[in-house]
Amino acid sequence: MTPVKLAPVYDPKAVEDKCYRFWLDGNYFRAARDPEKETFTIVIPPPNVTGSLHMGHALDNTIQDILIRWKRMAGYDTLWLPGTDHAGIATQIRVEEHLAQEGLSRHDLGREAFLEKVWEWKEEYHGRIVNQLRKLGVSCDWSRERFTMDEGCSKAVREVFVSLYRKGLICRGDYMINWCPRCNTALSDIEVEHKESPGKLVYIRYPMVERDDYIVVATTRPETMLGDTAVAVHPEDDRYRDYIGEKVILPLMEREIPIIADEYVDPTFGTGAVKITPAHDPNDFAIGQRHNLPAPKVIGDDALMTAEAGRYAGMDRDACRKQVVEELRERGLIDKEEEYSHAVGHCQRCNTVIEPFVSRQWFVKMKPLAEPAIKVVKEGRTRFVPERFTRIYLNWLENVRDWCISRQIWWGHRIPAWYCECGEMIVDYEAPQSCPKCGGGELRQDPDVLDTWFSSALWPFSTLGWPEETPDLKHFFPTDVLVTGYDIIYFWVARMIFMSLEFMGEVPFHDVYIHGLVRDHLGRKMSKSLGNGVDPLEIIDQYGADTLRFTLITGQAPGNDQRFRQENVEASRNFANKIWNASRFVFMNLDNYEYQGLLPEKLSRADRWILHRLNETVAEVGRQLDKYELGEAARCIYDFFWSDYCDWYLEWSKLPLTKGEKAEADRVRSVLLYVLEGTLKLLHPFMPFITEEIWQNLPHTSGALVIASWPEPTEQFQYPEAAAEMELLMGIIKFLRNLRSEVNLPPGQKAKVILNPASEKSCKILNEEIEQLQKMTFAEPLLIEKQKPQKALSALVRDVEAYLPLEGLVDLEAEIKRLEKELTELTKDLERTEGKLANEKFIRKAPADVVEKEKRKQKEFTAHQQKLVSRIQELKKLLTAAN
RNA sequence: GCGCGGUUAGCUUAGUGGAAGAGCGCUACCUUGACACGGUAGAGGUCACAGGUUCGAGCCCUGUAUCGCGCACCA
Repeated sequence: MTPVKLAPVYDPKAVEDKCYRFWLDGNYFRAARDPEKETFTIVIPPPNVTGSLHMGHALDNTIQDILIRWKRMAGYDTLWLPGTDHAGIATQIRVEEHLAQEGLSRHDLGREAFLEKVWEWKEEYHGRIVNQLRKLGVSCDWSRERFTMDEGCSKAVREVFVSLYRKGLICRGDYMINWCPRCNTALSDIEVEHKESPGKLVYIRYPMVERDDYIVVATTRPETMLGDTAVAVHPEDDRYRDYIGEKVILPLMEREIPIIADEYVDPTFGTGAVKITPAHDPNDFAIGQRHNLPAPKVIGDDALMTAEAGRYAGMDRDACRKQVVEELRERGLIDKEEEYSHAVGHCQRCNTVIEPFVSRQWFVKMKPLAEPAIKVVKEGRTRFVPERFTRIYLNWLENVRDWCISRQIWWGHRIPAWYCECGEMIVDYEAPQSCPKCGGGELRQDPDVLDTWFSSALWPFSTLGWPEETPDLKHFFPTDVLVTGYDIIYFWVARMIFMSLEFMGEVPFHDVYIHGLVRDHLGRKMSKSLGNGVDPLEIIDQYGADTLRFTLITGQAPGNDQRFRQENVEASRNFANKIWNASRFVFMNLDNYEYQGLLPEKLSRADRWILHRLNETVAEVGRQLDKYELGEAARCIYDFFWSDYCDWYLEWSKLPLTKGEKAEADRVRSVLLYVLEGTLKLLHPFMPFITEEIWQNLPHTSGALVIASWPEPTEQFQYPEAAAEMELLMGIIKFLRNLRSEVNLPPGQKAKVILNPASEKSCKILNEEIEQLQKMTFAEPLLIEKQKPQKALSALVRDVEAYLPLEGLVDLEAEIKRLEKELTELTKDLERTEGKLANEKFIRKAPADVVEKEKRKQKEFTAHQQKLVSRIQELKKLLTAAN
C-alpha cells in the first residue's frame, strides 16, 4: 500500500474548515429519529444575538459537543438542537447604542422601523455566532435550528401565557417592582444585582402633633420621605408604646401622618422607628397594604421627582436627596448622620441604580409552579451535577416571589392582551376582532413585551415543536442533559423545570451539568470593562479548535472555575502535534503492508502490554464520562497516548520495524494501527478535527470517525501477565538510564551492562528481550548472568540486579552515598509497612486485598533492603582495600 | 447574618478512605531515522491550622484562619 505523507508539524488551518464541511456534507449531525434506537438529546443554551461568543460559550459548547459525539459514537440516536436567544433588553440596548451614534433614538424611528433595525442586527449577529460555533467544531443538527422569536417559539409563548392567565397564574396588578430608569423598564428581582456601596444613614426628626416632642427615624434615602405615609414602631417597644395612634408632621411636606405599630420593625436597629414609604420600598409596601396606607409615588419612571413631591417635582432623585437633607438641616431636623455601608440594587444590563416602586405590571404567581419543581429535584428526577448546586436551586424556589414578566421595551414577545375603550381587557392567542363586552372594534394591544426568560423557559419543548405534538417532540423529549454555568440556575434552569412540568407534565431534562466560569490568567472574571477577555476565535485562529477545546476541558473540574492561561494552550497544542507525529510515524512505516487486522495468537509481550493498557484506558474513559468527569477522561487519554503509546510502545516498535523480518514488522504495524485507531476514537469527542483527519488517512478504514463505533473494554485484551513483565523490563531500562546519567554517560556512548536475575522466569524474560534492552539502554555488551561485579553502579528492580561496571568512572564514595540514601528511604517505607502488619487491628479490619498488598510490599522491601545492605558492604570493603 | 467553594511542588491545578499526580517553569544531558510543539534523567510537597472518627485521612466529622462567590438584608 502507498503510505500517506503527513507534514512534520500539524497545521489546523489546513484541516478544520475542510473537515467541518465533510461532516456537514455527510449529514452526520442530523438526528435520524430512529425508533429502534435509544435517544440522547441536548438543547443548546441559546446564545444571545447581542454580539459574539466568549470563552464561557466555548467551554459550554465544547462540553456539549463531547457528550453528543460520545453518545453518537456509542450508537444513540443523538440530537443536539442549536439556536439563539433574542435577549430582549440586552439586544435592544445594543441597537439603541448603535442608533445613538447617528444621533437617533428608538422613538425617532417608531416601533415598527426600530424593530426592523433590530431584526437586521439579529441576522448579522446570528450569522456571526453560528460561524463561531462551527469553528469550534460543534456537531449540532443545523437543520433543526431555532430562534426564541421564530414563529413556533412565539406560538408556544402565547399558548403558555394564555393558559397561565386562564388558570389565574398570570395576572396584572399594581405591585412593587424594580425599575431601571435608564432602560425604562420593569425588571424581575433576579435581574437586579446588589452591590455593597458606602452611603449615609440620616437620622431625621419628625415632630409630633400632640406633644412637644419628636420621633427620630433613620434612612439611607432621605428623598423618599416626601412619600412617607406613616412612621412604624414595634408594638412591644416601651419607648414608643404610648405614641402609637398619634400623629407626626412630615417635615417639608407639612403633612400629618400616623404612628403605627407593626411586628416587622426591629426595635434594636437604628432608633426603632421607621419611616414608611409604601410606593418606594418593598417592605414598606407590605406594611402599607397591612395598614391601608396611601402610597404616593414621588419618583417617576424617569427617575425625576413627580408632582406628588410637591415643590421638588422635576428634580433629579440625587439632587433632590441633597436638597432635602439641606433643608432639613436648616430647620434643625437632622439628628445626626452616620457612615453606612449597604447593598444597592443595580441593573444587571446597564448598571444603573434601580428604583424600586409600585407599578402596574404583569406577574406570574410562583408558589403553585414552584412546588412541583421543588419536588422533582428532591425526588432526583432531575439531578444536578455536581450535587451541591441542588441547594442553590431549592433555596431560590423555596423563597421565590412572584415573577414580574412585563417589560417596557419593544424587542420581544408582545403581551397577548388587548384593551377596549370600554375598559375591557381581552387575553387571547390572536388579536380579537372586536370587544366581546361592548362589541367595539377599537382594540389596543398591550405595548409591553415579555421577559426574555419567559420564552427561554419553554426552550426544551418549544424547540421540538410544542404546542404541536410533533414526531420530534414525542421522540426526543424529555432531553437528557442541560449543560450550563451556575450563574443562570435561577434565571433559566429553574424556570425551564417548572414550565416543563406545567405544560409537558415531565421534567425537561434528567441531568443538569453545571460548569464554572472561565477566568483570566489572574483569576479575574473576563469582562469588557477590564478588557481582559480572551477571544476564542483568536485562539482557534492561532492554535486550532482542537487545542482550544482540549485546553478548556483539561483545565476544568465539574462546577469549578478555571483560569485561562497561555501555557495551558501551548501544552494542548503540543499534544495535538504529538498525535500528529505519532500518526506520521505509523504511516511512514507502512510500506508494502497489507492490513490484515490483529492476529491475537502471534502477539508479542509488548503488543499485549499496549493492548492491555488501551483496554484499561477505554474502561477508565468510559467510567469518567459516565460521571461527567470530562477533564479526567481527557487527561487519561493524554497520559495513555503520550506515555504508554509514544514513549514506550512506539519506541519499542522501532526494532522489529527496522530489523527486516516482514512477518514481525507486519505484526507490529497491525498493533500500531489498532491502538492508534482506538485512541483516535477515544479522543474524537475532545479533538474532533485532528482525529478525523488522521482517521481519513488510515489505510484500512472507510467512512467517518464521527460515526465510528465507540470502543468498549473487552476481556480479550486483558493481559495482566504481559503487563507485569513489561513493567519489569521498563523498570530495568529506567534504572539503567538513571545510572548512566549519574555518571554523565552521554546517551550514544556504549557501555557494558550486567543483569543478574534471581529467578528462572526473569532470566527467561530478559533473554527474550535482550535486543530491546540493549537498544534502549545503549548496552554493549549486555550480559545476563549470575555475576556481581565490584566496581560498578548497581540497581535493583524486582528480582533483577542491574550493574553498570565502569572501572574508571565509578566514584566509590559517591556510589556508597547514593545507595545509602536509597537505603534510608527504603527502610522508612519498610518500617511503615511492617508497622501496619504488626497492628492486629489492621489485619483484622482491613480488607483482605489491602493486607495482601502490604504483605507483598513487605517481602519486596525486605529483599531489596538485604541486597542494598550487602551491596553497600561490598563497596565499603572495596573502598578500604583501595585506600 | 445564612449558605457554598477554594487553600496540595516556584506557578496553574487533578485527586471523596489503602505507598502524594500532571502541565508549565527549573537543573543536567541529547541535532537517537515521528515530533526541539521533541527525548532521557533529575530536583522540588509536615496536602492552610487545631482537634476528632478510623486499623488507616489530602479525602469523612468539628472548629479556626484566609481568599472568593452567592443569597438575604434592619430603615
